[in-house]
Amino acid sequence: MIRRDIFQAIADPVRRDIIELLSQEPLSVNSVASHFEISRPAISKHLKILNECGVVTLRKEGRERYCMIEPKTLIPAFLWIDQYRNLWEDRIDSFEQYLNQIQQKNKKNE
Amino acid sequence: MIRRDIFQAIADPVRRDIIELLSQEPLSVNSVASHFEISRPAISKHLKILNECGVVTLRKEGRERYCMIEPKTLIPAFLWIDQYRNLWEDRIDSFEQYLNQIQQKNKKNE
DNA sequence: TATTTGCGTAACCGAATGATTACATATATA
DNA sequence: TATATATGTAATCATTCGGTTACGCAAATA
Repeated sequence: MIRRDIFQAIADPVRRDIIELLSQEPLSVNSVASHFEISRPAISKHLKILNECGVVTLRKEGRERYCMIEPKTLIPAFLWIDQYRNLWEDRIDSFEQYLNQIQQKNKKNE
Repeated sequence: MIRRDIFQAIADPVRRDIIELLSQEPLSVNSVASHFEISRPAISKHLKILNECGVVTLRKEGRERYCMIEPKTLIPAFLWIDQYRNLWEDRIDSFEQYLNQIQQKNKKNE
């Protein structure tokens, strides 16, 4: 059963990285691929998946295809998570504490 | 390569439904399973995955195990999507228009 | 026109996923 | 104590996933 929705699209870390990359500026397929270790066809597949659920649109320009993101396709996922925000914000203290934890962890990984 | 992070946890629709269910109140494993068509062991597996990435904690009570959600584990996913919010909010109009589209679609599916 | 470049896609592969059934174990109950 | 209940887990299976290499084709270029 093929699920191809936004949640599945952002489940893969490479696809999340592609989204981050394209949020800066549109890029050709090869330009996208040049940022990753994996092969170009692998990137092509990821782009196809992202395209199929609308996150990325493709514009042909000569022999290149430029990829841009459609940020509004992220809204359903945002809204789904957002409905639990009041639950984790119940204690603001613990929320801020958790944010600090995350920041500490990010610092460690640098 | 086993990825067991929050994005992968919420990628499966059954697991999202489990989270929704448990956001109402803690439930025993069987109570959770009774809300779904699939077998109890299948639910057990989903709960295990949710537990492994911290979204669900389990409290033993007699021969039952009560499941509760830990909403703050959703924060990293929320923050990741949230960083693109300004992109889709660039034009408030189109944002609201998109919300309307979603509502229309939800009405259709009812 | 011949060649290079950008890209999609098919064929293939190993690993992960999501389900099932069958069984084991601990706890409650008759 | 014998039985029923709640649950975890192992074995198995079909399907999906994410990667690779090989190839094809259209567009740019020498």
